[in-house]
Amino acid sequence: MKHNNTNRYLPQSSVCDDIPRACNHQLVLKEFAKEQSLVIQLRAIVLPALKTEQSSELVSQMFESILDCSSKAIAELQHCLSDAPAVHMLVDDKKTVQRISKDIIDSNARPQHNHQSKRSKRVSESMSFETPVPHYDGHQWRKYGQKQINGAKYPRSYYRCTYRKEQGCKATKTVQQYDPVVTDAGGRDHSMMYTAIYYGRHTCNFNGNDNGISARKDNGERNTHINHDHVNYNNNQRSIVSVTCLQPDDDHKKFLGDNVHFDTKINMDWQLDPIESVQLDFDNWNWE
DNA sequence: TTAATTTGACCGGG
DNA sequence: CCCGGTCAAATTAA
Repeated sequence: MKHNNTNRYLPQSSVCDDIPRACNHQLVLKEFAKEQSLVIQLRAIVLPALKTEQSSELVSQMFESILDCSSKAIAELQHCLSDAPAVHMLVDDKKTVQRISKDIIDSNARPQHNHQSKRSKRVSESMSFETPVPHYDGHQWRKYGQKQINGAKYPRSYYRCTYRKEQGCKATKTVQQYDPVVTDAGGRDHSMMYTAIYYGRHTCNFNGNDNGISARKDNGERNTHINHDHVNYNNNQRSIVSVTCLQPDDDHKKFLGDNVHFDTKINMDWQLDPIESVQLDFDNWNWE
């Protein structure tokens, strides 16, 4: 399976302690990038929680202005540094969860089966992601198996939708850890990466669930869930706040862009680097 | 007590 | 027969 290396975390700020040195422009760029990422995440938390149209409009504009300021500063810095390689800004949360493959096999090309085989996954209805947080994808899953796979270092886990029994939702997914290639210039180990493969579209209606992850509607208009949980990443226990917008209105779309779903995970300990993710865009996925 | 996970058995396709 | 997906009893967590 192909792994896309554009999947990056913000590098930790490693300050060089040698006393006399010139301004570390790369560090400045990195810190700006980190700031932008944090602002974007903060925006994703704050805007859906605002009550009125007017206040969200105002706050949205303020966020835009803040991001615009740092973008201009970054652009100016990069202009001054002709040899500075482009810094990948995390201006787009989508970059943190990479869709790495999409298997589409024309269903007309395959032989007809009147009874669908219980033991063969429908490759035609799958999508695959790389992510450090495979369990935070906006849906609830029930593990039903684990298997050591030939030649793989880590076992593969099998999940089905929690609401399969009650609602007949057929969605399943598999999660498998892999060792990512470490290409970070700082030699930092971005371990704990997973490949998550999703099979089948969710047909469940997952309002009102409350097991493990708390979900709520903040009001009638904004169908927004705020989830709190923890994740262990590189041996650091981190608090995760996950915001999921199910039916974004125009205001949401304004700051979400075309991706109508989002899921930004922020680290509540600001001394540590944030983890971001994105709500998988199940509804807009072309399953056929 | 209920719900979720673990784990070896089981199953069927290749 | 091997492989990987699923089942379900036992175990653990809530």
